[in-house]
Amino acid sequence: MQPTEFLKDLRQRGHRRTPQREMILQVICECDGHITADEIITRVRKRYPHLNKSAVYRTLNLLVQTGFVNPTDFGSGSVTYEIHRDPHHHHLVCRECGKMIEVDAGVFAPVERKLRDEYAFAPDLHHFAIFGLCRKCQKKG
Amino acid sequence: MQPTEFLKDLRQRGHRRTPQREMILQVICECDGHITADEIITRVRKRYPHLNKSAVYRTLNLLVQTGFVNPTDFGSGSVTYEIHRDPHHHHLVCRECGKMIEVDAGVFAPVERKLRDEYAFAPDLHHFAIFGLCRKCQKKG
DNA sequence: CTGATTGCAAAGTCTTTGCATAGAG
DNA sequence: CTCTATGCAAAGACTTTGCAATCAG
Repeated sequence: MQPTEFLKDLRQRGHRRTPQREMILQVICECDGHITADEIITRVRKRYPHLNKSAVYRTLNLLVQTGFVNPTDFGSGSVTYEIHRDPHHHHLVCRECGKMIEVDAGVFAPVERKLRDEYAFAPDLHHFAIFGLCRKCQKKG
Repeated sequence: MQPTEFLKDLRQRGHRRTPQREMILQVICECDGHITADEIITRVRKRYPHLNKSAVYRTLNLLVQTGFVNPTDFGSGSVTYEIHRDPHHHHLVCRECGKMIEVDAGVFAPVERKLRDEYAFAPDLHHFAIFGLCRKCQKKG
């Protein structure tokens, strides 16, 4: 999905199309992965230097609320955001080298079933990170 | 495991036994679950009013490094801590009412296997939270 | 026009740090 | 006596908020 489409969708929900939102969406789409609020500001400012951080945070909150974007807290101090994608996927984060591996949500299907059946709990399948050691760092240690 | 034992262990590793550490450990042990730095300060101060927050953060970092305590980031803004327990367990957090349900780590055994086999990734089995909707809030919605 | 959105600066929250002092061993 | 740990205050990182000005529709 392209920035333009998101903007159209937003418009239909009663939100306005502003250059700031346009730029922010573009950067999030382009980065094709996780990006922090700070990184968004930096990148947008290369083309549009007057962007204010409040606008970024407010836009991000809007995008999360409308479900266009998923927040993930990797525990690094700042939340990362990414375009909401289907099928869902999760992330393996190496606690040594920081490497990130993407995992298909299918891996969690058995867990999901079990949580639903045994705990009557409907898990959210987005923003999900698992820490551990990647192959290389396991060998090193 | 009791506070006294932790303190003994710490001592053996070259750390000193101070009243602050004693109180902090006691509160963490007593609360029998998750507790934030702030909550620890509040509770300790009821008996020991002069406790400083730096001491709390420093002690928590020490306890995490030595493996006595596990940190969990539920994304609420502040990290929670709990005594390291075996067998490991995880948490289901209801995004509506905040209810927390404890889940045996066994639920994740299939996932763990898969991550190891297919991704050569050794996941950490502690500090792990899954957001979603609990039974009640599912019915409400 | 009118109200949503922005920019700015200030405040808020959680956590860390520098440095002198206290206190455990 | 020595060196770790504390207290305090200040700074740091990230995010939110109040308010007047701006701009989309």
